[in-house]
Amino acid sequence: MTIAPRKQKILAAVIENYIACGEPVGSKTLQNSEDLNVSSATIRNELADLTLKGFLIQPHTSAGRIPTEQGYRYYVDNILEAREPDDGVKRYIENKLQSSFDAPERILKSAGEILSELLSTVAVATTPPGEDARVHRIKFVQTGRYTSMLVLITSSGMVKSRLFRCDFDITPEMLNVFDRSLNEALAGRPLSCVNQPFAQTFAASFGELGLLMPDMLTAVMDACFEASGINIYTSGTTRLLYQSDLDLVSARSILEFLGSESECEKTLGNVPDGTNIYIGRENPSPLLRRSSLISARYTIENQPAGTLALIGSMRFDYKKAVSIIEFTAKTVSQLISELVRKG
Amino acid sequence: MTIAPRKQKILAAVIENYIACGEPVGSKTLQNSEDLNVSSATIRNELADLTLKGFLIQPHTSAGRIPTEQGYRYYVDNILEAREPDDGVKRYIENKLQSSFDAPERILKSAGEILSELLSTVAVATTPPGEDARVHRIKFVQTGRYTSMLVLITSSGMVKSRLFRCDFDITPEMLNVFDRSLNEALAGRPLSCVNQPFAQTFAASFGELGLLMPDMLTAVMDACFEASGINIYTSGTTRLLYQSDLDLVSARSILEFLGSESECEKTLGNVPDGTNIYIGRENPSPLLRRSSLISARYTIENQPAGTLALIGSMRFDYKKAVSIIEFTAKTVSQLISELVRKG
DNA sequence: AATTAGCACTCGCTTGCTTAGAGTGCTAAT
DNA sequence: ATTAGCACTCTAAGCAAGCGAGTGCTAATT
Repeated sequence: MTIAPRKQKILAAVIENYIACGEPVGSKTLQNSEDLNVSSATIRNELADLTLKGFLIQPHTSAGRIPTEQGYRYYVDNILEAREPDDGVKRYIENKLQSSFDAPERILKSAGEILSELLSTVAVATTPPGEDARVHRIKFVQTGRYTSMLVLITSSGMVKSRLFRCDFDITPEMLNVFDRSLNEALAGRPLSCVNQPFAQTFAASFGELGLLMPDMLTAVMDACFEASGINIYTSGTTRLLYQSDLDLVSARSILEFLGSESECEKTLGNVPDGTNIYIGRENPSPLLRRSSLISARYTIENQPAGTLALIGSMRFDYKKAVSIIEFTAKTVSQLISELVRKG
Repeated sequence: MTIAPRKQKILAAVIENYIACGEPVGSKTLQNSEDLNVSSATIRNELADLTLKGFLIQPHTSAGRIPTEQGYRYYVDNILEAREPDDGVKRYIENKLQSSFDAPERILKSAGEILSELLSTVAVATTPPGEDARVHRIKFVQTGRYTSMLVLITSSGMVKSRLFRCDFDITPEMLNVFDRSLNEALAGRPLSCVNQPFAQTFAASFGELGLLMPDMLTAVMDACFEASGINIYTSGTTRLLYQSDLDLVSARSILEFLGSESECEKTLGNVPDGTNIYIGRENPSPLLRRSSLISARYTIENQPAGTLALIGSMRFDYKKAVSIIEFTAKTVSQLISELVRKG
């Protein structure tokens, strides 16, 4: 559906005003604040029409208009034009991100913090899913008489470590056996192969010696499982309680969403490439149906990787958010790609 | 200050009733619900006196009484008697904790979750401070062409790992040099020695070769710093928004407290041994001055170690909380001590 | 045909008032 | 020392009135 230019201008004005002030916008306010050279009566006619078409609603007869989800949607699709952030902001983002330029995880954590800070809202960053990664190498480091650390290096360059404890004295020879046999069996195999059946067959193939392995194998499975999932970094939870226009119910839902690893993973993992905005009921996750989710995928070597996201009420400063999240995602993509290229 | 037995009984009744219902308690309620064989007028006289003495207040003339901080304090000091939790609860706690019986960190994380779940409130668990720990051993694992992992093992048996990245190809020989020289210099030295000056002197003593070390040394410093601080595990943040009697301001403060590493560390690190209750303004941290903090230290080999804590409104079910947190702390102490003993 | 001035209308918010009810403190009797 | 009784205080809830913001409609104007 397209809308006549003036109507569109009025819709934009209502939405931007509402986003800025949080109060229903009336015809007089619009007449004063925008360069619409028409009378308030004309504006009222237009408003009535926009309301009829479902872009705006009136909380009650004697109130101004506020946007509906459909209104926001139109605004986001047809009116909002992406802009780059100010130079100062860009520099700020680049500097902050570069200062954690050693491991992808730290870059992502920083990215979340930056977004949360610049937009005063909750931000989430996920690591790339490692589902199709493979085992590159597994190493062991003895850390105590009964304990060792296992280091898993995946084909995508991720490193996970895990401690394990045995009932018996660990000897270097034993670790050597573990190391050699495990790498022989697993190098190049997908992480998802490293499961319970594998562990059993593997241990069984060693006969007596296999009885010493369960603790070690559990650690291997844990590490592979963790490496094949995604990590989720959340920032700015506190800000949730400072958002004036967020009712308790929405705030709780959002907190619940953030608290549920699986819900986050499902939602943020299935977001399409590029920047995306989900408004209210458009949200895939039921817990966010009263809020807005703005997501941006970052890429590694031009391949879609993980997700950055912002969560807040539907009354969101979409313009600012989109410009900042897009720029951040672009910068994250560059930095992580560079890291990966270097190996 | 001591209080006559009947008065004390009435005070206890008011507080327990208020904790249970969250509403001011009047003389008639008390007469009906407690086995006080006196008239409501008598109770009123007592209430008036308790109010005068500062243990109770009236929100307004025609309301019942609610406890003051002083009231809670008296209750907690003189009336509350510690009880063990029910057998079912005890078994639940023990089972849950034993299932994460491999690393102290996991036990503590579990402990926080258990507390938060059983008491429907926010729970925090801290690892023991490693401040007086020493470097036991440092090991290196190559993870990529330019990246390696450093594994720090402390005298207290803690293991920290850290990735680092160099600008040059890492060779096994180089790691060998790092390994030998670092361990020679640091084994047995306190973690706090591993600081900037040390790094500089150390690098300098290698001349040319020292120029290759900064990234590695930063990682070592980071790991030592992290190992010398405490880790903080928070559970049940979401529940904060479900506590009916917590106003927005307190909820925000608590979230802010939990969000501030330093504030948490300062507060929970300086808690005295055993179980402790801080009510409202008694709290060392200004952010908790409208809330209650219940802390319990756990011990390792009978030495005070880290802290378990509960945070909620002053209207807290202290009786249940104390019994559960004490039992949990005791169990945690046993399990971690056992781990440490085994090495 | 589009715009606009004007006006009656709606409805939420505030204020002021009243009432019911809970709980008190005090007094006089036990 | 306790208690019955009562007057008193104060909140919460309900209701009516007035205000004001903002509307939709109509008739006049461009």
